[in-house]
Amino acid sequence: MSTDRGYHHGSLRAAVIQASFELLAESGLQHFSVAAVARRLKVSSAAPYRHFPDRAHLLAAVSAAAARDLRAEITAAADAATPDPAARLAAAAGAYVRYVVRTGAGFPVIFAAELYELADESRREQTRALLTTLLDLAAATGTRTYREDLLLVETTVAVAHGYTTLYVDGFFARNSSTIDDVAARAVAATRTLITPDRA
Amino acid sequence: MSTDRGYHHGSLRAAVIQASFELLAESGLQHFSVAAVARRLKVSSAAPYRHFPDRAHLLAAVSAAAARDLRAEITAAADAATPDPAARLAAAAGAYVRYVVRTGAGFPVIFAAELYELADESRREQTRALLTTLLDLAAATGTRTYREDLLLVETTVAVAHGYTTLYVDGFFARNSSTIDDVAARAVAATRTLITPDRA
DNA sequence: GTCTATACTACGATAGAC
DNA sequence: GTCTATCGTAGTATAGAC
Repeated sequence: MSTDRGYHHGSLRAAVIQASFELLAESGLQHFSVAAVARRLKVSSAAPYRHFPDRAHLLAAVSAAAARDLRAEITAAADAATPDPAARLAAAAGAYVRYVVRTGAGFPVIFAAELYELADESRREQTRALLTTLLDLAAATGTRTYREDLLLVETTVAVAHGYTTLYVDGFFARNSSTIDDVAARAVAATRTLITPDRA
Repeated sequence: MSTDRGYHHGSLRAAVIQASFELLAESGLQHFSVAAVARRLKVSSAAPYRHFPDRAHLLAAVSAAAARDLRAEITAAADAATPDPAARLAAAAGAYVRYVVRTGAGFPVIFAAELYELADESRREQTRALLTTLLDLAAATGTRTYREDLLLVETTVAVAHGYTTLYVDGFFARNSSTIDDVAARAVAATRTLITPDRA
């Protein structure tokens, strides 16, 4: 029965996406709901439906934004690393851990199976660009075929996402592991996997 | 309005746990519900509450069973591997992938944060035994401290769970990757991470 | 030990007022 | 562009009959 409604300053659409990220970071995709987003913004539960036809389209917009932002952070991390291609790909793993722990929007959100049939063009572009960036980083390490690139990307993402999941689920809680610790371990593991002899 | 009820042959309790595993394997923890379990068993939605006081206690029982079974499969896989300690730990990663893809009951279910406050003694025993088994496998590879054991276990689980998640979420779908392919890649990656120079 | 029936809560989504 | 109000559905859990 809170009476402080009246949220109509311009773009509710952007605010809805922002609030969706916050809820994902706090409670994960499992507890995400359009109603909770509306509550957080102190608008009615009907308001978001003016900007997104349904829940799936909202999540598709979140997916597109997450793919764009994650790609930007991966690129920045790679560029901040040494010119060594293996270090650049490993830096991407670290960026993944940091981004997903912070936002809750990892591959399970970005590539959620329920979004496959949606034909959202913006999302399609952003996810494609994200994968291309990762494949390029992998290819630079000296792989010879597209299949090798793909396997290396999958390994990198598996390690990064595995560490992220363990951290988010509290498996690291008893140790005083910070996000930076976990990210560093993901980077080190990825680095070892790319060129084992130079670990 | 299905009328073929009348499920009272002995242990509904065991059947509820079994059906819970099936639902987890099919739809994950996100879509798990006591009501769906009851529907699957063709009993009323109230029936499971005769055996479990609430949803959390049911999930705790599932967690305990999963920890027990996963530990058994990890032990079997390690014993089937070569005597080399690194190969034994790597085999555990493969067993994790296979078990969790098949049952849907991985670390996020076994160590779900919502079960922490429950004080289920059986679950406590089984999860502890599972961790002990993993730590023993890690210690046998030549680590020197408990902290090193722990870090190695975390790396192993991170890799195994990362591959599992990508597989379950359909990220490997376009390639014709079977469960055995994915498990083999998790084993290889873990093997590399334990002793990089012998990859 | 399982049933029917029900109370309560929450979510997705829509209709129509302003 | 947001509101109030509402419908339909589904889930958790309980009460009381059998």
